[in-house]
Amino acid sequence: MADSHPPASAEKPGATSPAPAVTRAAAVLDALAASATGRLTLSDLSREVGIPKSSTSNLLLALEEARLISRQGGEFTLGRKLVELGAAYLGRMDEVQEFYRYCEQASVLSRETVRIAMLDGTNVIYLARYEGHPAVRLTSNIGDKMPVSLCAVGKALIARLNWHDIEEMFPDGAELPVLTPKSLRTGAELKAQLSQIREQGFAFEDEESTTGVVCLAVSVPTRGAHGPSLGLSVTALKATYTPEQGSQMVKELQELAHSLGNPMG
Amino acid sequence: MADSHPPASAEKPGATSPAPAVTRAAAVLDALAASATGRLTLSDLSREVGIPKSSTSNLLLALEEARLISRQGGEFTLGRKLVELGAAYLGRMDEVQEFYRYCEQASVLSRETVRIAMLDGTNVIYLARYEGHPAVRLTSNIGDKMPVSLCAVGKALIARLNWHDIEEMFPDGAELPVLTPKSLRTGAELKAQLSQIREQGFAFEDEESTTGVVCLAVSVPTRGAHGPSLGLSVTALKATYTPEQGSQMVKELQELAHSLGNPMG
DNA sequence: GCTGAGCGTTCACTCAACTGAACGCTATCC
DNA sequence: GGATAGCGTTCAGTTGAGTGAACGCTCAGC
Repeated sequence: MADSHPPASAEKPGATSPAPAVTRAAAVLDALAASATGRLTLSDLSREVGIPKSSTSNLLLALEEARLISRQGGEFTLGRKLVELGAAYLGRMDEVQEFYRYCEQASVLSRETVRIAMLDGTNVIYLARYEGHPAVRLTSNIGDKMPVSLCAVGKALIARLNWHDIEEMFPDGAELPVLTPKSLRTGAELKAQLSQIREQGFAFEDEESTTGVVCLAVSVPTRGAHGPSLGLSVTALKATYTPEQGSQMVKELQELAHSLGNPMG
Repeated sequence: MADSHPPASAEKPGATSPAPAVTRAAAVLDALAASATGRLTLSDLSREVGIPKSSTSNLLLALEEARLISRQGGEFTLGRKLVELGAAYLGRMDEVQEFYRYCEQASVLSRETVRIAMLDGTNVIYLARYEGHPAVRLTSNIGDKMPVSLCAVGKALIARLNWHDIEEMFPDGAELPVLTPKSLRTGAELKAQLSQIREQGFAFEDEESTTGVVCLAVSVPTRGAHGPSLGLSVTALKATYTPEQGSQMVKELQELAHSLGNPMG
């Protein structure tokens, strides 16, 4: 956990929510998701979220009734309803369906491993994966989170942000998480790549998350006002990767990104 | 809940929740998940869930702040936070990781499509899928729900319940959902299979959910006191399926189920 | 241009949800 | 064995969240 946030102070001190119980319930869910074991007692949660035990107890009863959490003995865990809701979110995204359809019929991408991801703070979350290339079996799964600095799609996504936000997220000296010897180490190294990514219109990852694997990624132009920032990536083995192949992949990724961003086109 | 559900009367009339705002917020999420388009306006939600617009507005503001929903113009959709929470729920289950590891190295299963699911009322929810057999591309995805009567894993899971609960869920005359000509039609038909499933230790599905496809499934012995009921299934094409292959698959499924149920073994 | 239906928002009143101190209970410790 | 610390639950007072009527707004229809 590189992020310095004090464990789970999910409640804004000054701001007052129009439905505090809901805000606090969400904080409880966050605390459970963030905890190491995924199991917390009432007292743990009360302490973590910063609300009285009696109130926490009421929240937990309501959350349990809604199956958003589950009680096992004296411990609470996230509830299975969350799987349903998360799946409903994914299943409903037109983008995901369009993504599959395009990959199936693309000339180069149809034989590769392609993923669609969204930006979430300093991480990306993988939403769906098309596997046209069964030989490459990757560890990442739907719903997985990955620091933006470690993957092409992350770099492609933050390259679209304004510099002020980027500076705030990644000060020059910021230490980045490392997975391979080629992983970027500092905020400065990361930012050095962004202007190039902006110019050429795609991001490249050279064994920065997995040795032997390279990635290409583009961002999807935001559709509508507040849609999530989506990105597309394709993964290839470095051993067989060629620049010619790469430029064709980028071309198809950009075509897909364009059609995702402009549903009418 | 033999739900002939009136759209989304998520609020119990008599019962009073210890934190109504949370219960109602959960009902809002359900309504969004259940809606056809996944996009509802404030008025839609107010009508659907049965609470005043002003209160709904407050709930939506709080939910939006927590990123559990997202507002796009005048319409609301489920929020990306749900993907994270759902993934946190899944990621925390040791079972899923162990499931993948085992499938990778199994002699028969490693070449098939294997899934792990959990019981949720009269449905099963698919938690993870291993695809060792890329030729068989199925429509079901992680998080999908399926009535228990229509799949092998559903039958395997309810076979473990006590008769009283089963009778309550599936009275003899109960009409079951139908997907193919071979789908089971009534509670009586379903229950007739259960004792056999208990005796032989696995469940079989013969084109009951998809024509041309057969499934084998076993249930995982419940680990600990209140863990969710997990089941495993393997899917095969009827055209190429042989009983010899089937018995080997069952053997491996049972082995996996046993190791999932007894983490020390 | 006028009307009406439907949308989301605002606001003062009121009832019920939140609080925190006290309780009973179960380990754990010396 | 008695004392302590920590757990979750209970309960009455009070504050703050929920209510619904009224508002301003947009869009369709005639």
